[in-house]
Amino acid sequence: MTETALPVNPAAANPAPENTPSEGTPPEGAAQRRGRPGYDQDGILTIAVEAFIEYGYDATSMGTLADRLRLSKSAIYHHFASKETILERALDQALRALEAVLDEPQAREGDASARLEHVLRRAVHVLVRWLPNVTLLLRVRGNTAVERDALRRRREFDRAVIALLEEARAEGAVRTDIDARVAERLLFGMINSIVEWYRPSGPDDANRLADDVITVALDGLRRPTPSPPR
Amino acid sequence: MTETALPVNPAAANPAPENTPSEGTPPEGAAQRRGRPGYDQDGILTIAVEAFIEYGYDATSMGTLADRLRLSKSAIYHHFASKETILERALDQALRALEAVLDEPQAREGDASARLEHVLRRAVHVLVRWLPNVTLLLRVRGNTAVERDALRRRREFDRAVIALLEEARAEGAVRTDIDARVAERLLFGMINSIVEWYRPSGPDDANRLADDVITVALDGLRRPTPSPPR
DNA sequence: ATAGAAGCCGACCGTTCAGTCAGTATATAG
DNA sequence: CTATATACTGACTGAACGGTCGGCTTCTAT
Repeated sequence: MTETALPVNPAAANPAPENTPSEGTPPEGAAQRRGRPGYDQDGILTIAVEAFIEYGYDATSMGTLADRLRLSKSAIYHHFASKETILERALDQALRALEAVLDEPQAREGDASARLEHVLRRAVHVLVRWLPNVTLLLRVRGNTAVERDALRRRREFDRAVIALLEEARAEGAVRTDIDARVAERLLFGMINSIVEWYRPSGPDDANRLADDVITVALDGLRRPTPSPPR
Repeated sequence: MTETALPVNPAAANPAPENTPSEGTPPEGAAQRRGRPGYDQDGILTIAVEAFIEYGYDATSMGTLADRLRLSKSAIYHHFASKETILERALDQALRALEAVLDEPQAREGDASARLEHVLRRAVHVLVRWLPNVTLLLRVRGNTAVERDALRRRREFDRAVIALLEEARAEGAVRTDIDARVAERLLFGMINSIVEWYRPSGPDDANRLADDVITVALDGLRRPTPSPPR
């Protein structure tokens, strides 16, 4: 709380922006709300996640967060029980979206190699759609129970991808001279790094990006040989 | 400083461990020191970096750091002017080692593709050798001047690799259907992810790891076609 | 008109934080 | 022994932290 927030115009401009329900959030909540207008949980969440990313979760005080929201510090506690609860919700959004990918029919039916490619491609899209939340997720270190639970869910996702890789390997679609666990780490090292640099500009950006990721992951950077591997 | 440190046996067991000078540190400093024995800067640094990684830099208080060192909090200030100075030194070690790779003769002479491969391979080795410091470097977000300077040096390193990629592309050794900057990000996304999971066990581990990284980066995960691309 | 619901504020509390300071302890060199 | 260099301690400070509390404001529904 460095500079006193202007007492005029509390929020009212940017609270609850979009809330586009497309990849994990329940689509409900369109009806007119009852009481005094202002932030709801999702509105707070969006801005909080941005702040957590910019300064880091620990380094973001509830005071500076309140400044960003143009609210008093105590008002935040009307919406969330604690700072950690905000983090919990933010991580859950990202994890739900990732976990949902594994439940999609194209991730459960067909050749393992096709399922693998689908999961990788959709993971890129989830990263782009939930960029701030996934960014936050990838920075969690496991110091609290909330963080440890998020790490656990991440590990389970990784395990599913490793299993997929091993299936694709048994199918003969994937090289066997690299350990599946190492391959998975390198794969998602590449994919997850997207949050560090990618900023969307066009509507087809994510598709192009996913194509590039799949290309490098499966065929590598080397110039294709005369007999095209694909 | 949660629990009072035992007044007995102050340090004396683990201060200044090894200090193996092989990849960036000047080899001097073997002679007997003068005054009261105990930690020197490097000894503090090693343990501090470990703590910063475990809890995160912001979440690591000077109190808990002192507990780890079996020292009083104020003793740390005998060696370092501030918490941020510790971070600065730790980041500098990592960056110096990385920057030194670009100055090696194999990174400056010969085909661009060979130079590129050399830089990638050596980058993996630097990551392994300076694992804690590089881990810390990759978590820096740029909130202070020290952090911003570290990010600047990282960007310069990335720029050099992008230039190398563009040279290799002009040579015809690297595919041209992916933007060089995107390719570099994905490459180092993969390489940098190593700090998240790799823990050394054998002496040849790093070589094997570097081989795997080069393989995936250049040839991809797909099973090699009958006409071997390599 | 009024009741209920939702959102918000300012003052405040106990704790923890990075950093300071004056003094003490233990080593080597002469 | 003395001088000097290095390492360390414990008590402390002001600021910032997450969180609480009682009361207030602004909306919809009836």
